[in-house]
Amino acid sequence: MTTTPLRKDAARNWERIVETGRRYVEEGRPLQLNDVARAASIGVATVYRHFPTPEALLETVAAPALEALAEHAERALADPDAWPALRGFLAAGIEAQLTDASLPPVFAAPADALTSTTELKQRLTGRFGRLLDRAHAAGLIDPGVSERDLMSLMCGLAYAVNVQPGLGAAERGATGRRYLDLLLAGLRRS
Amino acid sequence: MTTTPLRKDAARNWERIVETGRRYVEEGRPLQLNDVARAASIGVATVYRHFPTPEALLETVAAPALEALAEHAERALADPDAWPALRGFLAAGIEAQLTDASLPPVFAAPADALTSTTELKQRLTGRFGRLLDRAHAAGLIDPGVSERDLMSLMCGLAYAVNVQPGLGAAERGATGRRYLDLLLAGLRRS
DNA sequence: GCCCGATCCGGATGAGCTATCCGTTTCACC
DNA sequence: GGTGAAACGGATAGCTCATCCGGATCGGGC
Repeated sequence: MTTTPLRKDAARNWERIVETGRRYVEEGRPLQLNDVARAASIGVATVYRHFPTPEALLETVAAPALEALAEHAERALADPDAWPALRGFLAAGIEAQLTDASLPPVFAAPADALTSTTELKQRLTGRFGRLLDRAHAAGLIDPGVSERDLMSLMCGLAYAVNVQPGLGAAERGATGRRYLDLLLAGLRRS
Repeated sequence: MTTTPLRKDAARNWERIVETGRRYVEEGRPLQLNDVARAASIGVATVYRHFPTPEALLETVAAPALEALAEHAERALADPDAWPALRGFLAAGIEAQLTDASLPPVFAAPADALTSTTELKQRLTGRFGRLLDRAHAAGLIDPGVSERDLMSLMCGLAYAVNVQPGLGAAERGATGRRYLDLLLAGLRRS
């Protein structure tokens, strides 16, 4: 199961497709593969070969942001102070969802299109779990709140911001942080 | 602008379409009008005549639940105790969203397909606003939290529950109430 | 530098879905 | 029971999705 490296032209096309896909996501356009193919001046079949479904392309677009979040979690684990570490990570999680429109659907999807996405998610949730465990161990947080709860709630808070139309980027960020603080005030112990 | 009462056959078909639409929503099937028409044994054109878009049908399906919520808000306003009244209404709002799958998309939609939906929503938010004002006036709640915030957060909490796959109806309800209590703990003052 | 097999490309195309048009039927009123 | 208005519904045109296969491109071997 060793993946053969892509041929040069294939790699170039792959890049262009992902780039175009990212632009589509940023502009809020639906990721229709035929459409993306035309915009990227690439044959439809080539797009479908690289990305069998829109979800596959979406997850590829989302991957860097997921990776960044996982690295943020890694850094947070190095912070000896459990509470700011957890809070900072959660804030980054919301911020990322508000900045990168590819993230919310990837988090919400019941199944992943790419195994690499599943692995990334597992890495992320694993680190997040340890981050939360530290807070639990220090008695900083409601013991009834699980990793799954917080993960879902983060998606929910981002959704609550996204539901509101006509908010500028700055307002969105501020609102997201505010909602997080409200929730954390309810979760915090001691 | 007085609406002529529907002819008998038209009323019967309208009913059957809405009924079928409700079944579709309950079963989680996408509201495709052609599909609904076939399932209801009614001509496609008839369905499109009554409901120009899937959103129109969806809002019609959601209307009773919206109405029920608005009435709940009315009753809550009669309760002299501001905090339980507000909390009870919010709990009902989440419960309703978890029970009736037509509600979340209707709440999230940036624009309504039916003017009746807009009116219903206004009635609902008006009453909710008064409910919240009472809590503010009594100093029971974070003064920085607006009606819009709470409304969005309710959608967000319901979303957080819906994101989790494989939860039974009872667990869904319990989780929703738990999330609401967590948030309210962060919002409450005094 | 050239050749050859493997890999990849991409347009044409059929299958499926959406929404409208218009000839036919049903209804309500007289 | 007759008549005009209102409603019905199937056929169909326009559009999107995803695949197939003939042709082009790449890269290692000579």
